[in-house]
Amino acid sequence: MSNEVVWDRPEPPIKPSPTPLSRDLIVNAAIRLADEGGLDEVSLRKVAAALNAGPMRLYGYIETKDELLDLMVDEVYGEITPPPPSADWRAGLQHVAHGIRDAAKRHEWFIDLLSPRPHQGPNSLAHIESTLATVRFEDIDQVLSAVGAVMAYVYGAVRSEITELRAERSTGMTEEQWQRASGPYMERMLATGKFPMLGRVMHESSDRDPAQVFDEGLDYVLDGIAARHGI
Amino acid sequence: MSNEVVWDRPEPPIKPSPTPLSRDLIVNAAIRLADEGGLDEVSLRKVAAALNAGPMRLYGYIETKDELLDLMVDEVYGEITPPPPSADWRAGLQHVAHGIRDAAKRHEWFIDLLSPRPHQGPNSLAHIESTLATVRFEDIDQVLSAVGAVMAYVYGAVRSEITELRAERSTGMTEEQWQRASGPYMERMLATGKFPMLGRVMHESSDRDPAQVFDEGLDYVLDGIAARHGI
DNA sequence: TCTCGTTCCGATACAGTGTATTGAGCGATA
DNA sequence: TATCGCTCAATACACTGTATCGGAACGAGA
Repeated sequence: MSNEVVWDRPEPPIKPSPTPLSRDLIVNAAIRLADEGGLDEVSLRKVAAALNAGPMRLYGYIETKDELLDLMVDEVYGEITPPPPSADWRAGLQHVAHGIRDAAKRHEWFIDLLSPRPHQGPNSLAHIESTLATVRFEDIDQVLSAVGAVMAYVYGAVRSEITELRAERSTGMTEEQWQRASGPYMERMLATGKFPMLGRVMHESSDRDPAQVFDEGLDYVLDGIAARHGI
Repeated sequence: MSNEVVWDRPEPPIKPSPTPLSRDLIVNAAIRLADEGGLDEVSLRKVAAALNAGPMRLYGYIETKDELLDLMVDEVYGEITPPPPSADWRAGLQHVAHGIRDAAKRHEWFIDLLSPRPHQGPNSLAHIESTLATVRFEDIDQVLSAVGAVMAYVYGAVRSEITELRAERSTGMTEEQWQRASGPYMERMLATGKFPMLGRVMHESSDRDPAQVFDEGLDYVLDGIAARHGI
């Protein structure tokens, strides 16, 4: 009888389910890791492990880690809905601004990746296109100038919001906590009397809704644009 | 004779001139490295090597690498001259904006380090203080709002300027070069006809002086502030 | 059915990073 | 002179991105 069971036959290497991979799977895995644990959690080894694959496997779909980061950015741009064609330039730019801010809140790492290189992915280009298209000034230079200024403000504002949010989270949580953590140092600084305005800000200013602050700053920019280029 | 020359005495480990170190020396060395070769060139090993020291030596003066980066940022803030007390709020904020832009041009890595954490070093605090002090609105919330918006714009604008500058440098140099490098891809994209506005921008827009563009955007913001808070 | 060629996957390797640990040397004090 | 304490550097560890390469898997041809 040749078909006897051989109990101690070495298991075939167990094929750990060689999941078929794809750029999208890789990018989404990376995004999930980044959402949960921050950008530090995105290493090729960890991304690969999340997909039951060895690190080198990724290089079949991706040239370099930077490319993966670019793809992540482009994916997020794809999540941002373009302004409706019916919107006038002001509403359109507000829509775009909120889209970016919301995306950055969903993916806190997003704003960190906007800096390095310009984004040339399809979604990024579509985003820029729709942003430009929502401003129907006749002079293209005016369009560029307006969009550029709004985008600059948005990036900066989102950046500072995320930074503040991280600082809060890292020192514990509430204002109370912060007072206790980095408080002593600041108290000493303020006590020197060399920073009266900072003192006023910390004691007298009302802490307002961040969304409102964001919109107020955005209104400054939009008002300025409207004033310069007749309505 | 006991004081004979012993030729083959093993050299004392040569004490490679154990230069006395200091935070300032370390920070300045790091800044020089970053200025020359970018932030990647700032590793504890390389900074230490630049000072004829072993890597671990630095930990006598610095708690962690992040602290070194914070110190670098604060040092650059120290280079920025505060606005003269005589300046009105508009001139004052313009002064600050230009100060940051100029510093970021001198130290291209500066803008990359502004994001991570809030800056609490003495120079950073002094910078914020003088910025706030130049805006003499009666309502502290209005001061905060105005300064916040201007700073957001400045950060965003500088960021995009630096990014663009790096892109140019990495692909070779001129518009010509760029056309040849990343051009084919863009050409294909534009040829799809899905990005008419991008096409117009690339072909019709006049490339203006970056400084002028920066100031124009800044004027938008300042105009908007002036309009909302009576002049 | 057996062998060959190709194609893909993963193990291994390398140079680099930040930092913890450890030990050696030296100057000051008892 | 003996010992303590401090300073500095060597070593080590875990981790990164990526090049190289051996071997397994698989389809084609004999």
